[in-house]
Amino acid sequence: MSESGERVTLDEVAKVSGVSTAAVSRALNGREGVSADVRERIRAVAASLGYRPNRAARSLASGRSGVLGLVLPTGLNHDDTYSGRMVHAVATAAAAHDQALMVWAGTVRPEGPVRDLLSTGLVDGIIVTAVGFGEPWIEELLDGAAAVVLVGRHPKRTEALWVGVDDAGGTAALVDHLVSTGRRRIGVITGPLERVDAADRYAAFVSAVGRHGLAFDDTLVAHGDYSIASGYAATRSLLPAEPDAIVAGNDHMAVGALRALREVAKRVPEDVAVAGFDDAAVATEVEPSLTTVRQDLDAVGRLAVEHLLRRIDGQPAPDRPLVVPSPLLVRASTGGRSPRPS
Amino acid sequence: MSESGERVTLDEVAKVSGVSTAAVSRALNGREGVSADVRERIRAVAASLGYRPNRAARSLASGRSGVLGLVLPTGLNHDDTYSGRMVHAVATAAAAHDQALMVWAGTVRPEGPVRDLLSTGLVDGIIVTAVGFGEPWIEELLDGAAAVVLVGRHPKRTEALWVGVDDAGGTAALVDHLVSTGRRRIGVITGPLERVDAADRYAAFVSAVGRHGLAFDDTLVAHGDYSIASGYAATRSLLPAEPDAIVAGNDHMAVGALRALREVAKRVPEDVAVAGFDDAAVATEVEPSLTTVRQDLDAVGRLAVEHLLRRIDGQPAPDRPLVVPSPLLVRASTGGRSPRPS
DNA sequence: AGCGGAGCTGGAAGCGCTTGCGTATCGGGG
DNA sequence: CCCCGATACGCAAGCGCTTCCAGCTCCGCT
Repeated sequence: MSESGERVTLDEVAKVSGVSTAAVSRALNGREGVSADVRERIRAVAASLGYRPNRAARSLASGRSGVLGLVLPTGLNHDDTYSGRMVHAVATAAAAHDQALMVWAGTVRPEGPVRDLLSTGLVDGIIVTAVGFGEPWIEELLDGAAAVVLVGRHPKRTEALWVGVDDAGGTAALVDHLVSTGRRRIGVITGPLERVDAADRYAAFVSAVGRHGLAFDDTLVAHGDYSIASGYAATRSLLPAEPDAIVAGNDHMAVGALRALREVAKRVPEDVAVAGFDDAAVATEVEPSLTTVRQDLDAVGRLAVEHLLRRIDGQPAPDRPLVVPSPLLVRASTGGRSPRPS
Repeated sequence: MSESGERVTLDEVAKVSGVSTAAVSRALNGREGVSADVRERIRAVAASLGYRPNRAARSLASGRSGVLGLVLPTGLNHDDTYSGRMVHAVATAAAAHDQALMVWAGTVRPEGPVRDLLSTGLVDGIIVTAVGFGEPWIEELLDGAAAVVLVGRHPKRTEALWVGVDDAGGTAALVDHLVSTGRRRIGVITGPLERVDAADRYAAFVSAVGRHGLAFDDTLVAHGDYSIASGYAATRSLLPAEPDAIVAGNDHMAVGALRALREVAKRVPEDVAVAGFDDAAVATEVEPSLTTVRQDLDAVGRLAVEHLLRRIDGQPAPDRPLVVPSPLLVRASTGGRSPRPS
């Protein structure tokens, strides 16, 4: 098979096969203009020589690098699994399309790499996870000719293509479920509202509560930052309002809520129902298990990659965002049984 | 400043500056052979034109891509923050050295990308997180001329350069602490022993317990898989042996242990001390807060990048692994006070 | 038998950058 | 004043691949 050290070039394959480099290139890339038998011969030779195309050269010549970029949120909560799950999802999807994945994380200097991302030909297109939106370079990117797909809605640039989970639909389903199981005083713990997903979930909550004509005032609203500790603190501040249910912006905060409720000897779900959002691993590991909304990041990653590739190929963007369904998962923390589907 | 659309090439910068492309290249890359004033003029022109070098071309010409590769473990536990933290750490470290980061995660087909990783010039070197060791292609990689740095000890290839946390030292310090606070029947919950870190921690535990001449037998050993649920189950199986302390292979399992102990009304730390490993975010969010060993992944990432770059530059590998210190953090779950430093 | 066209194939021109080598320029010592 | 070494800079040859274009072969048609 392949010699481990030396690199085999196109020329060598051509020489051994007795054809031109042009033919080899066409054959190996599946382009037409090569007869079937020659193509096979070339492929056999390439395989036996262990030929691997040099990406840099290919990229230079073709203008395409076969690499996708992924920009991760900046100030990430360290116990958040979002980052890791997203990398996995996108990396897997990219690999399925034979693309490599380049990742930027941590501090992204505006003057630095970002501007270069596409202009240097390092990547063909780029996926920006929206969690840390608001940074000006994102809009700059959007304004360029670059192929960009956002994960999550951008607060201002509504025309930009994005894919994401159904924050609104999931939250609405959650509230419907609570109401249908008899809850009337539903408290809410929001995530950090400068984040679009947190704001969207909160807005959907408010609208759902209004739709049901429920009691709702400031004393039933508390703010957190997606951490367990903030969920705990928020819940304590909610207790005077005597909620019979608490909807947390994510599962971590719901875990904090459970802890706070246990401390004051409130039973879950008998006295207070608790629900989260994400379907993080912890949701099934706490007692009682958490009712939550599944956030299917694998699907998000897959969609993002597919549409990015489509953009790169010059196809028009779809005219509306790509929202993956976010099903409600009813577990013990809200009573365990879903309402009859009547 | 820069025109957003069109790409500026070296030639244009040269033309505008009135010098040759060679001079521009040297000036911009800080190589000698250009006088100071010319260098400044060129830099000014490049800046005003918004010139960005084309990485593919540079890579082709120089044989260096300025990109580092990172291979993440395959079958990752989804609630594990390891992956995300590692990506962050390495990406940040790489950016500090002006290197881009390419990531492979999920299923790595042996036939596929891995073989190509270096032979195609896509990356200059590669960091393999060892967690999923045992796969044959890693050894294949090690056998090649490639620049590779392992994160974590490789079970077989002891000669391979690796960086990692101090599993042994941290565990030893933990056991010493427990013994010095009066614990005598110390139970252990191991991680998945096919993973080197889990095995190393277990071995260190056994040796430390032996060093102190403590009671130790099979009934004080239980096995888990790093998940909360497995820590819970393992703890239940440990209870008949009446341990006065439990050392879990990571913080998640320790959390499971806390839950199990609470169920049987054992007080922590009065009846049983509990300790973890990692200093995950959850360690300070549970009640009581967890004594644990900090795993400084940022330091690991930084070291890995630095040494990889050194390898790429052809410098010899250090003759021993690069282990970052893993300090013991004493918290409430083992009694809250560390032993006197007497 | 002659001719047009379709399908293959090779030659060669780059893609944008780095770098070895040669030339020009300058300064200082003999 | 000349010679030599050091320094600054330009020329041009690639790096390995893709792709345009032209030439060729071979077939089917009239």
